[in-house]
Amino acid sequence: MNISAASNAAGLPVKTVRYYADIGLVAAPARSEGGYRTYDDSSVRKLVFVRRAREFGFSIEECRELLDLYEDQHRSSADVKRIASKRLEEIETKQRELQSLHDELAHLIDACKGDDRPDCPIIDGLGNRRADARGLR
Amino acid sequence: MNISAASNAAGLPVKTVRYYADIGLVAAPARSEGGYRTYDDSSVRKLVFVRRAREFGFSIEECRELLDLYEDQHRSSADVKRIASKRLEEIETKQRELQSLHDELAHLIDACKGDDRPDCPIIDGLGNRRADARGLR
DNA sequence: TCTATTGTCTCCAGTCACTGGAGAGTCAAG
DNA sequence: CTTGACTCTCCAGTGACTGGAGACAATAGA
Repeated sequence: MNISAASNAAGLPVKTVRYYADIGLVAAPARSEGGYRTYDDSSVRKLVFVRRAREFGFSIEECRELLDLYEDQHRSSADVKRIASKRLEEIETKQRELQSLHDELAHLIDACKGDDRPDCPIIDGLGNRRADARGLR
Repeated sequence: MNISAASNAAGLPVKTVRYYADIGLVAAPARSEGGYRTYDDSSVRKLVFVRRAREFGFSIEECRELLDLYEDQHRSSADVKRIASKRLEEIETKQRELQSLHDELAHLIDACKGDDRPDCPIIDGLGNRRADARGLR
């Protein structure tokens, strides 16, 4: 399987597959005579695994860790659960942040007439609040 | 006001304030004899405005646009509302994505015993799904 | 007045996870 | 034999900072 076939099967851009090989996340198992990367089903499964994990927001380093566990026949599910639970907490934090942003912005938009006059509650609302809504990045 | 005072007042790191000056987003209105950036209340208000807008997820370029409107006495609130509404839609999309991630991951974690055995529904769940949950980045 | 500390300056490099593009080589079809 | 699609490597750029080096400025205490 050449790289574009693997890329198709995994649902990832060719560039990304090559990148994952470069950083040693999912290596191509072999090269053809002409120097083309050659993939097999097992490496495609790993690519799919990484794609899914990335979609869940796991970082490349976390993917590496999960991939080790994925390949380790003697892994304990506790290790995986620990990583996944941490990620779930991050998701929940992000959800709360997003909710308060949503509410506040929706409120400002709602208060804005959207006409041609210079008076604008959104601008005022962005400029005037106190500086305690931190810890967002 | 030196840069650290402005940084404090605005709730932004010094490095970031300097960065915003470098990219011409919020310039320091003057320099002292010794070459120190000197800020006044008006520029601090702009820094606060940018911090708030960034917290809402507006990009630097959007901040630039909003800041122009913020400074423009003849702006129409329609312009601002357009930008803000676009951003609100993005937030809502992100919320929906996050919700489905949350549900799916929570489901996997729930199904995982978290013991010392190698059987793990999270690993299986990450590896096995179809490739149609795209468009997340 | 000297010194030590703290603040600030510029400039360069690194982060993360890719993405785009140049220029060259490989492969299969017609 | 040529064309076009595919692939290779390498380099640079993205966004929004962040960290650090080395040098200069300002201030407080002895």
